[in-house]
Amino acid sequence: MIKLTMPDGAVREVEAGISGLELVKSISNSLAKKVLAISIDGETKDITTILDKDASIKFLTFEDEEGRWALRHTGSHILAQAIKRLYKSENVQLAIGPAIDNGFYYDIDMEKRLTEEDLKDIEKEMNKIVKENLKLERKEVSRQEALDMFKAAGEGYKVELINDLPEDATISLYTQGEFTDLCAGPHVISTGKVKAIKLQSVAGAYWRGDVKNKMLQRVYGTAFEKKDELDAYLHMLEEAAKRDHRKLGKELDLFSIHEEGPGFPFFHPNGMVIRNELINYWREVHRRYGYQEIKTPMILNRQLWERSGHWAHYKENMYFTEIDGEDYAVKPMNCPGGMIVYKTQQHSYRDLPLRAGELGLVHRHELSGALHGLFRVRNFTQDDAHIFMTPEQIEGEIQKVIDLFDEVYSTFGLEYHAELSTRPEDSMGSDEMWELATNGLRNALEHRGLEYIVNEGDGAFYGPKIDFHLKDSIGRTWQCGTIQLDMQLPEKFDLTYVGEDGQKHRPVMIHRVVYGSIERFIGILIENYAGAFPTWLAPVQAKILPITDKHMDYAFELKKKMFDMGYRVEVDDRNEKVGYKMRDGQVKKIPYLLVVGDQEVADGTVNVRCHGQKETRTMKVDEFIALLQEKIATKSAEY
RNA sequence: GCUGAUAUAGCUCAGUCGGUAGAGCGCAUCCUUGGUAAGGAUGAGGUCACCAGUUCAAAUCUGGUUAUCAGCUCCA
Repeated sequence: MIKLTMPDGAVREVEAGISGLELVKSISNSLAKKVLAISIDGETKDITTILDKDASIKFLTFEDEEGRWALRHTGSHILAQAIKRLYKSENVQLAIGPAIDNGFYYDIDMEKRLTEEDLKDIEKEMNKIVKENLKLERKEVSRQEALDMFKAAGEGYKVELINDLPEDATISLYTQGEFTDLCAGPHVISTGKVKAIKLQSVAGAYWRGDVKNKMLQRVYGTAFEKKDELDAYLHMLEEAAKRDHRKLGKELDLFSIHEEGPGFPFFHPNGMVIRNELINYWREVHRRYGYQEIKTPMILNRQLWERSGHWAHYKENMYFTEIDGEDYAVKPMNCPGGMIVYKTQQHSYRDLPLRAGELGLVHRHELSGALHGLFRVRNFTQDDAHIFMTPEQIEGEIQKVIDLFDEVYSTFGLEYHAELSTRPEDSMGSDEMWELATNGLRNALEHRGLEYIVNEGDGAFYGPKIDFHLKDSIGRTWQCGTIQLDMQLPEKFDLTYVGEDGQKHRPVMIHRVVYGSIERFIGILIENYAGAFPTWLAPVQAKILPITDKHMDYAFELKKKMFDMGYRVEVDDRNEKVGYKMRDGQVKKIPYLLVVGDQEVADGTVNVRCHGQKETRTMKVDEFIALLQEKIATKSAEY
């Protein structure tokens, strides 16, 4: 007999050798139907796994992330099987086919180029395979057996995968009907479980993510247990697409990007309002946190970039020009300029930490295929700052920076996650320096109890970094804030401060940005608010809708009063009915629409309708102004 | 940069078999003065992304270029 501990703490004694499936059936038939996989001592396994020792177990259904992954992983095998069936003569070779967040993909190498049309055929075949309700059988084999089998089948990628598995790895195969794949699992019990499938797109993907390798065809899809769950998910995606900042940016007339300058966004008056409010807020916060502000030039000469290391490590991304026969570069980063400012004075330890902020417009040559609305552009304004300090101040200073980030992100109601990136291949400096700097960042994160993931080798060439990622409307994450510890530049530029001992010492430096890029941050905000900005950011805060010409004078008088007080207010004086103006105001997502007619003129009031709400309220003009003032002052997300 | 797709009026899109372009919204003018999501009429607007080629004839077919979209790579 073995003891199995359930998630609620209950212990069941059962015969050793029972399978997970038998166990769940003995507990509840209805649960047995829902279970997709089983967690044994925290490891996700097939539900058919034999239980032969004491363990804590949990049955995983579609509600559980691991359950969903098992189902979708089986989905990817069904995809591969369908392609094998349909395109026998196309030399199909399979690469990898994992489950991912919200779906799965399979990378395939074949002669035929798949089109959107083909996806429909593949989907049909997949649905057939689901109907066939094929059992997935797991089999463990020796390395040699696996190699022989996939070599015979002409599956070169699988052979490569097997060869790269560690010595002691268990090699397992999953077979469903005529199709067998190399796979660690786990999978659901049969193809019949994968009831609702949708193939979404085909795209290229390099084998093993390396540009030097062959580009394979990647088919993306998703799978659900039930058709209505799939439909709900697809509907959610459609809704999310409506929040796309590129679409809203056009509709709300915030910005535009043109063929004349790919990746170089144009900001329109409405977009500039948001931008300027963000900058005002930024200055206010940074003043409180003890920052000064500087501005350094956009173009600086070659010697500077050679000294900073950019010439050697960042040239690919830089733009160049020539002035009076000398090489110059357009700045891709603000730091070297900051170094020069630091060196204009002698510094005492009493000055440290010295926090110098800069809203610097940087230019970077990004690959054409990487450009994406405001999220990835070729010129952007970094809300940069360089903090110079003593080594002892590192940790405390990083804490302060994280506090600042937290304050800023919560002002916008944004959720973020942190990533720690370590030393990349192409980098400067000694191992010891990297070790020290990386530990400094790690300690600050841990001390603060911030959850983070580690990206090995993803740091900047001059130092490790903590990145703060924010989500867009469809869940893709974008790096916004970053804190980078730099022990290189102070060395390269021979920065010093005079210590208590009267001797010269080398300061340590942090580069950090909160918004990251103002452009990207605006994109995130557009999607976060679905274009309906809080009053303090809204390009037009209130619009007055006179009912007829008779009310025009009152409307303009009111507008002048509010305009003079600094509010962004407009009058819709078009010859249209209120219903029309109301609709227009709602579509443009203006926080407050003020209807004025005979009643309001007589009483000195406005009839207020807030964005997205049906009810209206009549209030005295001053009362409304007070409301507006309050919402702006508190940066309220509500109207 | 790579793989695939796309590019028609300010916006969103239609355009069959190759025969010199159409709708709705928006805009302008006029009528209408109307109380909370679209009142009516009239009108202006396009070198069909760009450059070649095939053809009697190209928005339509072919090639190239540019940009955009999805993803890979890269990154704030």
